[in-house]
Amino acid sequence: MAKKEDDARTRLQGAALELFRERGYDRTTTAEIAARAGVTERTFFRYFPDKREVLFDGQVILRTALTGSIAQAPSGLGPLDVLFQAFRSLQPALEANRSYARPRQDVIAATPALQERELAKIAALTHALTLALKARGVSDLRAVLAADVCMAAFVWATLSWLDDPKVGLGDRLDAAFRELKGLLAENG
Amino acid sequence: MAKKEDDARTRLQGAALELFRERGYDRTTTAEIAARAGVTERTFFRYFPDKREVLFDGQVILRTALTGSIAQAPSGLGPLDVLFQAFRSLQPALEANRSYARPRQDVIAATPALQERELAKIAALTHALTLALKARGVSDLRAVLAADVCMAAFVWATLSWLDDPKVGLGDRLDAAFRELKGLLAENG
DNA sequence: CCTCGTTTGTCAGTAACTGACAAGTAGGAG
DNA sequence: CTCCTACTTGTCAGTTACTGACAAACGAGG
Repeated sequence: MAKKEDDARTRLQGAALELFRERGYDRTTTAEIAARAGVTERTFFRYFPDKREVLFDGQVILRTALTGSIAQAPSGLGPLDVLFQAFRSLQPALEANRSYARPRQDVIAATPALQERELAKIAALTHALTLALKARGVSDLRAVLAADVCMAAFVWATLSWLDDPKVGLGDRLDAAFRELKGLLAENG
Repeated sequence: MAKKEDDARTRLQGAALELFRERGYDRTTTAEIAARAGVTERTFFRYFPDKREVLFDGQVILRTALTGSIAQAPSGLGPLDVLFQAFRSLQPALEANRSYARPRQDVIAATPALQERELAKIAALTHALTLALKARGVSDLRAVLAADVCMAAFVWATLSWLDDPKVGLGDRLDAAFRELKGLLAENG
């Protein structure tokens, strides 16, 4: 059983987000997070390798979902469309997660150290996409460029949707990928 | 006069790169860097806000060069071509800098903490490119996508050229941007 | 009840980073 | 040459992120 473990981990994440929202990331110590979660500072570092990591946990799920989608995509599709479809398949999960993702993103936006970590996570995800494309026979350079630009479109869509949900996430994704193809087409 | 200042700063950068190559980033303390540069640890932190930053200094020069190029580009050009031209104008400076950039890149590649910082610097540069494009009347979304994909092409070209200079930087840049434009053609 | 594996607490230590203040050092005004 | 000023550096004390080692609690199973 990993019952207690999951409890403590979840409590730590909740306590961290609360405190970061109340006092800001820099004015919150790991000891305070641990105290609010009812454990000691040492236990915090047993669950998370560093203070930043407490806000970055869903990346593994995202990665497996995306790479799975890519592997299963019909073989006739070009890399851009493969990735677009993979990102669209995330839509329901993201929408269900919005109430957590929104305040979390506010904290990240206010904290350079967390922005750095987020960029690293995005880069790791992009790298996984690149590998998944190469496994489909896409050339190295092309895989890199396709993964990078699609990730940029996805990030833009997600952030603008978190900022203002009046336009749905699906529409944002469509708009971003339409713009992407327009960019490459008109520029010749 | 900022004579002593520049001396100390330069010495610190040199000492840091040396030590990182000898022992690795993690096994090098800021006190050791300072000692090799002939100053105290406190002085290190007067010149650099944190330990990582000692390896990231040329970003301002890069940014001004790129944004300047973009602002001066002929108005008929599309965003991709504007950025391509801007990056090509960096070629001589980059080639002159290779003997420093090469070992530096090795250290970064071996150190996750430095990779994070580099991603943050690249993201900041990309943001500056986005603003420069918007100043030319490019729409927000299109500017974001164009800046991001061109930066990806540039980074790919630079890294692969640092890794193996048998193919020149100019050729790498050409190849990356050619591939970029080919992305859509086959992708439908 | 005992035992074993897992989780947690305790403690001591390292290293990044900061603020406050003192000391040196160069350059210009008199 | 001397004093004054501005800038750079050293010193010191302190906070906080993070780690290793060891002991204690605690729940499951024999």
